[in-house]
Amino acid sequence: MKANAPEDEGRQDAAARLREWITGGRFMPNERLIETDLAQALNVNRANIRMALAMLEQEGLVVRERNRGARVRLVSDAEAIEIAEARQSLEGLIARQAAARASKADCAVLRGIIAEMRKAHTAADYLAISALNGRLHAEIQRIADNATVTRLLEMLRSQIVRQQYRAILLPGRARASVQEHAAIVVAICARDIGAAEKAMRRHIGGVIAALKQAIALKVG
Amino acid sequence: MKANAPEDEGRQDAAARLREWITGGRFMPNERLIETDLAQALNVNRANIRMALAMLEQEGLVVRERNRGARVRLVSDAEAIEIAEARQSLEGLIARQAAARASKADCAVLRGIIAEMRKAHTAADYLAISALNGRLHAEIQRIADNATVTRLLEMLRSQIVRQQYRAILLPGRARASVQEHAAIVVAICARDIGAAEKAMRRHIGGVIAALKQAIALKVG
DNA sequence: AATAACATGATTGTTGACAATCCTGTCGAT
DNA sequence: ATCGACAGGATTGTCAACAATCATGTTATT
Repeated sequence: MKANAPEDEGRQDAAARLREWITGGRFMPNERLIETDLAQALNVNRANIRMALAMLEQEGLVVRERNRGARVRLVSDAEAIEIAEARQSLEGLIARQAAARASKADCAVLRGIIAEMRKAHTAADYLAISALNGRLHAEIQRIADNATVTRLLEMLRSQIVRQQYRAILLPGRARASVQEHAAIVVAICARDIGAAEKAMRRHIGGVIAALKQAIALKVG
Repeated sequence: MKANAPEDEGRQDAAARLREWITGGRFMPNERLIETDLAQALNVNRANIRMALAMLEQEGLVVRERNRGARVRLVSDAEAIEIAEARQSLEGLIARQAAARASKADCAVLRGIIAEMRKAHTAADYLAISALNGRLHAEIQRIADNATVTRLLEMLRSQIVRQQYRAILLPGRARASVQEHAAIVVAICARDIGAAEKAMRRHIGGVIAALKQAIALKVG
């Protein structure tokens, strides 16, 4: 039975933890991922690491070359924009479906997040804003209840977390972001599917513009 | 060196061949995928099969349960529609980008495919229509030159090839499909990005409607 | 000094054996 | 006849050793 002792925390899916390590910035883009090292660090055997790397390659987080092992995938500026555009399209869809399904309780939650966002903004706490950002989108996805699109968005998001950070730090972007999010929530709570999609597309449009600006400025 | 003799054709990516087997209908939905059997059939070792199955799980083609192995994923009717809706969104984006980038040569190719489609339609050759269908979408994706979205669409398509078949066979659907495709090509060749996206969304909308109809009729 | 052949260590790829788990059918008790 | 315990086979999960390949530095030759 191998009782799940405290040292057995390694039983959690290796791929999930490795994904967190990569998106969390523990490895640099293009950094080599040595199988034996990872196996030791994650306390699983090499076969599991190989499977995890294969899965993360499918997700676009990792690049593997035969006999050369795996590296963290470097997503170019152009790709980051491609990804953000795809996200725009899918987030629009999810916002529309959320608007069609949102209950009053759902709306209360969304409004609560917006309120917290405003607070974080006046406090100039950009880290908190970023976190609330994620929470709001996750909540909208939960409301929309569309596993397919949620999965795709999760994939896309994980590929550009790094780039997203640079964008939110541009002057004035945080303020605009809060307003855009507020508009999305208003539309969803009004059950206006057209407005919800439009507001969401406008929001991600803002993200894309900020991203392009950050790229042009060579910020980050 | 293990010279690549003819019997070495098994060196091709096992995941790719297994994917073809699944989308090609060689296995039924929910059918168990036994690792040793697959290893023998594909002439690779079990470790490779395990990696392939992990990858195909990420793609949504396969479901794996711990200690219970892998099965071909059964996508429910509701999921099929979810997937088609996601496709609608992304195909719209790709059509828009194709319209922005299409050269005259590209348009000639697209028009050629439409011509062949019309021929196949008058000949009532539904298999050919379906194939041309795929070629047209692939061509549009090539023109749009967006690797990210192309990859996502490929994932989605592979999950519902089976359902798509039932839809095209509905009375009148083939004719409508040809017309919708023609409209897309016209818009792309006119470099009208708005019209291209709209035409594509309308087309996939038609697919979705047909799919719903097929589901309601319990066809397939 | 520049280059090529070569040796060496590091890393990935492959294989087979074994352990753990699940699934199925049989047997016995009620 | 129904139900549960249990045995046996089938299948998956784990592991370690080995082979193949790559990367790096060294040496010999010009």
